[in-house]
Amino acid sequence: MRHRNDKRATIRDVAKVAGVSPITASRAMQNSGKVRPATRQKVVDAARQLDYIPNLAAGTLATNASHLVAVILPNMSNSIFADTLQSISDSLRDSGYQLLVGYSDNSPELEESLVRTFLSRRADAIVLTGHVHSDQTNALLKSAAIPIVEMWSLNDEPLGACVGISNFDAAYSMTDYLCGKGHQKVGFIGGLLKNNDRTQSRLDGYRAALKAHKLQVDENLIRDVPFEFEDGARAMGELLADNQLDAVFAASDILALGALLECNRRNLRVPEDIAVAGFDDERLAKLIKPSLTTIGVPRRAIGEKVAGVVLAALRGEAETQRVFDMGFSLVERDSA
Amino acid sequence: MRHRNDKRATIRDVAKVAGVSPITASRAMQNSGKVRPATRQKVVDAARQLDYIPNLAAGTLATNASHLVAVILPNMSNSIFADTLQSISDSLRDSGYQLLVGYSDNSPELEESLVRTFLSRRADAIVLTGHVHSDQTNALLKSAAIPIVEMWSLNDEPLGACVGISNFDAAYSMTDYLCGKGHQKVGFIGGLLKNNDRTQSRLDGYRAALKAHKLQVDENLIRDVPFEFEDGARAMGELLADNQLDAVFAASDILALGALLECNRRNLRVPEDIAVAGFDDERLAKLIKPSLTTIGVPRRAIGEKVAGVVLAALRGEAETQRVFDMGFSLVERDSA
DNA sequence: CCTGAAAATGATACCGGTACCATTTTTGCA
DNA sequence: TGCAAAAATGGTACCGGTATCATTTTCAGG
Repeated sequence: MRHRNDKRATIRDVAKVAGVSPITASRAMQNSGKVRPATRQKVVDAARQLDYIPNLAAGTLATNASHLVAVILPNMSNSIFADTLQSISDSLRDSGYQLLVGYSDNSPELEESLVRTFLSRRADAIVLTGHVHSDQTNALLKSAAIPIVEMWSLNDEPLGACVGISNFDAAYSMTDYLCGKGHQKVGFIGGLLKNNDRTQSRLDGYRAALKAHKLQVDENLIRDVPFEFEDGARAMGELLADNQLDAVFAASDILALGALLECNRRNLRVPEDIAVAGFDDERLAKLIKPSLTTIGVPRRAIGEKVAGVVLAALRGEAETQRVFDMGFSLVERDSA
Repeated sequence: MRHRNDKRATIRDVAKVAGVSPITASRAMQNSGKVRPATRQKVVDAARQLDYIPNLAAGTLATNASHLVAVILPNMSNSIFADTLQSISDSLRDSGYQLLVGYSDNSPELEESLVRTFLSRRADAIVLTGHVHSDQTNALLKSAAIPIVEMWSLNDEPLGACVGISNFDAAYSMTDYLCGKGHQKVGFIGGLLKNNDRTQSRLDGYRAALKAHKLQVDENLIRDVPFEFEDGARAMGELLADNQLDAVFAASDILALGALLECNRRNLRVPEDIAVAGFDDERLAKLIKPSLTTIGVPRRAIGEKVAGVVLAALRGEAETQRVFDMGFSLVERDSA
């Protein structure tokens, strides 16, 4: 119907064709139930005939509601976050919300600039990963007067709500488990400790568990590397070269898989020569040989809960709870 | 400065504080160079003092430019797309564009609904994966009068521009390589053939190469499964159970890695007992043991080119070329 | 058939930016 | 120093929806 160089049809055009006022056309399009079915049909037909596409910028401006939920993740490559994101997205779609996703690359500055643009776009809610933010970011979020959810780590004083697991407890459990198996020299491979409260808490849990077992914390056994397979492999290589060790706990399966493959390459027997444990329960963890002992994290449940909290807040429901501990499980497999 | 329950400051508030007109304040904020530095400074100070956050919905409505580039990917979990997405994002950020990402889950219906919302949000350009779309989607895109880029596969008749590789040629090369090594019974594991032109072209390339080697195409050796490690492993298990075969070519490293791990689990020697080849050159491909022979795809280059094409089009530059073949490489490693 | 309340529809204005064009100020140069 | 051109600034209107409140229509019940 419309031709290439026509301007887009507006709600006024639709109204004219349908023979109603613009505001009635608007109500009909939103299916608000305030319009007689016959009228609605006329409007819908007119809209179809004109290839009408509503302009959400105008709608956002008028209603002060963008139907956008902004999500900030540390990176694109970790499939853990992808799963959570997917489940947030699935849970919000039916309510008419769309995700606006940004990646902070673990940089507080980048995170701040993302928050700024999300506020500019008038996101209806903002979901962040972790609770380490710049002061400016905290100030922006506090004055924003929209629902804020921090996910993946727990925090007694969240900006808004907070949905995650106790990274400390999980790491403590795993380290405790390794020590319980008789390992005395347990290494730790962490990812990007700076600005990453998840890894930081996991390291703390590791330290605490060693102490509980009256074992010395040897700083030489602790590695802080980027978050890729290669880095896990390299860190494992270094640990093996420089130290005698029984076991390694990696704060992410990506690193653990890299470490495991490095052991394979060196023909080390896992877990006989060295035990390897991970964190996240990535899909590959149970397929690799030997299968990887790791921490299972309810990543889809986290996403669903985040979406639930956001929706409740957007509906204006009074909050009953601000901190949601989604729990973890120790998944015992063959590698440790 | 601003208090919790105040309304957001608008450009008029800023203008008032700065002692200029709203339009001057607007120009100052955009740093358009049309404002005297002293004036600009007054406005910037006022904005800071008021915690001014521009409303991009209003800006979009006024200028008919959202500074959003929409990207549709098949799924969130394939890190290949994540790399391309990252490089599109990096390349566009400096020009002030933000990505709006959607996942079609290989469903043309979902893709269509994504396109609809993206048009509603007045995305300045739309990037899609592949060239199989619903008729409605094609019509929507054609009448949208914004730059459209299809990526990852090549297409003589793209909607707008198209940046990718020849999936047919790449699969042909790999199959040819396998046959050249003397393999006679080569299986194929593909992901979601329906609605996925990449996998479909790869299958075509595989068939053509077999024919060129005067080998029978055995439909029993062709598996169409979802795109996860587990599915690759299961498909490999089935192929091994039902057939005698020398080699397997998987249309994605995810599937190939699953297949390889299944071989490991069965203590089959790769490549002696069976050769395995993949497609994509995922990060794990060179770490796994044996390392995976695969097709290297310039995924970052694809993203950069996509961004370049989009930017050129948005700047109104005349197109010199519509189809960009970014090439591939056959990465020979240990598994085949 | 009439009446009053409820339902449906409409007129107007507004959301918060910026385009367009008019006006004022500054600047370069004779 | 004066003047034309360029630069800076401002007034008004508009982008395309919808909130608000007023008005008209519908409908149940007497």
